[in-house]
Amino acid sequence: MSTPPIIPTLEDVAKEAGVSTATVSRCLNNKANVSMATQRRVMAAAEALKYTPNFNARAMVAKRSNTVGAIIPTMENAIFAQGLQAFQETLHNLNYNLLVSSSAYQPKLEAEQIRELVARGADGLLLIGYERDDSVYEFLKSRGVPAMVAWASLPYKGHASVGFDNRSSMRMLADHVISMGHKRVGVISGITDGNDRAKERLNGIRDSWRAHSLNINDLHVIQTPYQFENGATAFETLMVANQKPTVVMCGNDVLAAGAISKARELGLNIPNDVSVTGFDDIELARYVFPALTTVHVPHRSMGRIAAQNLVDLIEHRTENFSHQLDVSIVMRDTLRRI
Amino acid sequence: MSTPPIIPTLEDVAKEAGVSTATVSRCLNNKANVSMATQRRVMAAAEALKYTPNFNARAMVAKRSNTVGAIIPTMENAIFAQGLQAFQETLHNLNYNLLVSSSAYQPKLEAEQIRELVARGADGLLLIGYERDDSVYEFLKSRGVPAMVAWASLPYKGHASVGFDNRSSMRMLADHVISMGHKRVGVISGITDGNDRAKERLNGIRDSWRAHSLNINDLHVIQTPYQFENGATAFETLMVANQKPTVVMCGNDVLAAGAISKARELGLNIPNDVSVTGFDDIELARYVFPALTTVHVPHRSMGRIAAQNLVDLIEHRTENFSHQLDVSIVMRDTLRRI
DNA sequence: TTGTAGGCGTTATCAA
DNA sequence: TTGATAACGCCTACAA
Repeated sequence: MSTPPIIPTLEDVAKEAGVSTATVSRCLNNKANVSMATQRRVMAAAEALKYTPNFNARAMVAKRSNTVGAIIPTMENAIFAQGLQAFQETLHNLNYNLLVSSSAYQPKLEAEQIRELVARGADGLLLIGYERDDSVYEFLKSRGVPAMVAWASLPYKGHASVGFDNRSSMRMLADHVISMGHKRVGVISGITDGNDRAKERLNGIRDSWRAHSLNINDLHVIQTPYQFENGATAFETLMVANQKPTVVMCGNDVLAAGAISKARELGLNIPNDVSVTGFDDIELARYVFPALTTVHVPHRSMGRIAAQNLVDLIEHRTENFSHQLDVSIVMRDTLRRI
Repeated sequence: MSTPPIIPTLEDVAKEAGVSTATVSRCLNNKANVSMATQRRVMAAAEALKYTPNFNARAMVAKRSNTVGAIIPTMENAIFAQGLQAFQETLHNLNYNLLVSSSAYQPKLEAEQIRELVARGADGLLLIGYERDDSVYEFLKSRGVPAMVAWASLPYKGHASVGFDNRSSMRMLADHVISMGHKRVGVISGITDGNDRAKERLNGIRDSWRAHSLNINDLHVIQTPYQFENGATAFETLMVANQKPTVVMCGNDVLAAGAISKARELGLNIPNDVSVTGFDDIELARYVFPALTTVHVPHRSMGRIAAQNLVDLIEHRTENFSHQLDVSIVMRDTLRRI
C-alpha cells in the first residue's frame, strides 16, 4: 500500500559520496583529518539524501547521548515550569538535550521513569527533592549516571544538589506572621509523605510555633495534594471550624490561590477577615487578587545552576556539588497585622 | 579513582542463568516457547544482576521504541499542561512512553526537535497546530513517522488532527460581545506569524466585525507573545489611547490575566469600566478576579483522543484521522452589557 | 588523508 | 524448548 520508508544510513551517504563510512562519520562529527574537498562532497551527499544520524546506534557505541532527563512531580501547574525552562535553555547552550517525564508525585512511577531514562542512555538526571528509596540512588551510582537534586531542602549529603532551605524559609515566614499578632493559624500543607519539601515547610511552621511557646493546638493542619481545588476545599474546612484561624498559611502558591478563591466565594475579605500566605512565588502569586504574600524562590537561577553543574558532573569537571540559594519573603496584600 | 560502572547485559544474565542470550531475550519479552523452569531461572538472574535492557540496542534492531515525542510551544504557562497530562496518561495506559520538548514558539527550533525525536526513534509525534514548513511534513512522511496535529484549527488536510475551530469559536465569542452592545473593541492577540491558532482567533473577531458591518477602524489590535506581562502592557497601551475600548478581547487566558491585573493597577474596574475576555479556559480563568469570561476548550479530551489515535496510527490500525471538538463560551464575570 | 574491520546490546531467523 | 548467528547503524582503533 504505502511504500515502506527508506531511511538513509551512513553507508548510503558513503556510497553517494564515493568514500568509506569512516570518512563520513569523521565529517559529520567534524573531526580533523579530512580534506576540504571530501568534506564538501560528503556534506552534499548527506544533504541530498536528507540523512540524519541514527541516535540509538550512535549512543550505543559512543556510550554517551548528550541527553539529560528530568523527572518532575507534575506539569499540571506551573510550580516547576520556570525552573525547568531555565534548565532546558542552559542545557541547550551546553549542547545537551532534555527529555522530560512527569511522575505525578508517585515515587513508584518516578523510580520507573528513572530506570527508563537511564536505559535510554541519559547522561545525567535532574531529580526534584531528596526523598527517595536508597535503591534508586544505588542504581544510579552503579550505572555511573550522575543526578542533580534540585529544589533540595538540604545541602550536600552524598549527592549533588541545588536548592534552598525549605524549613528555615517557611520558619522565617511563620515568624513574621506571628510577629504580626497572629495566634490562631490554619495550615494547608501539601502531602508530606514522600515529599521532603512539603515536610520541611510544615516543620518550619512548627519550629516557629515552638520557638514562640505557642499552643500547638492552635495550629490546625490539613494535608492535601497541591491543587487549586484542594486549596479551596481545605480553606473552607478551616473556616467553618469552631476556632477560626486569623491566618491560613499554605504549602505553596497553588493551594493559596485556591484558598483566596474560596474566600471570595464565602464572602470573606482578604486580608481583613483572614490573612493568607503562599510559597514559591510563581507567576500566579502576582495576578491573584489580592496579590499573594509569599516566599520568593529563585526558580530560574536554580534551573541554570542545576544544568551547568549537572553537565560539569557528566563531563567529570567536578566531583560533587551542592548549592543553597537564598529566598526572601515577598510582602504583598494578603497578610495583615491584627 | 571511582570504579567504572559495570552495566549488566543480556549476556551477563544469560551466563548467570546458564542459558543463551536468545532465551533471555524471549523471557524478558514474555514470548511463548519458554519452559516455566528456565523462565524462573532467568528472571532470578536478571533480578540478581539488576539488569535493565539497553533501550538503544533494542530500538535499533526492533525498529520501534514504544515512545512518542511531543513538542509543545511552551512549558512556561499552563496552556498545554492539562492536555499534555491527559495525553501522557493515555499513552501510559497504551504502554507507550512520552518524551517532551519545548520549542519556545520557534519554528526553527521545532524543526530541529522533530528531527531529534525522530532520530531518537520516536514511533510517532504530537505536534501543536498545523502551520509549519512543508519540508517538515515531507521529512516525517519519508521516515514513516506518523504525526498527530493537536490544537488544530482545521479538520483533515492530509495529516491526522484533533482540535477545534479556533476561528468560529472566537467569532462566536465576538458575536456575543457585539450583541452586548460593544462597538469599540481592543484586541490583544498572540503573535500570528507562524501560529495558526492565533491567526484563526484573530480572524474570527474580524469575521464577526464584518458580519455586523462595523467600522474596522474601531478594532484596535495589538500582537504580543503569550505572556502575562505582555497582556498587562498591551492593556495599558489600549487604555491610554484616544478611543478607549469598552471591551478588550484577548487571544488567550494568560494575556487576559495580565490585562485584568493591569486594570486593577490602573484603578479600572472590570467589568464596569471595561470588559475583558479570554480563550482556552485554563485553570487560572477561575481564580483570577473577577473570574474570566472565556472560551472553554476540552483540553483533556483532546489529549486523550490525540494519544489514542496516534497509537492507532502507529500500529496501523487506522490510516488517518481527524476530529473536531466542540467548544463553548463560559460566561463568568469580566464581560458585561453596555 | 582515507579505508578496513570489529564491536556496542539487542532481536529474530533458523537449526537443532 | 533452546541455541548459534546474523543483522541493526554507528564509531574508532589500526592499517594503508
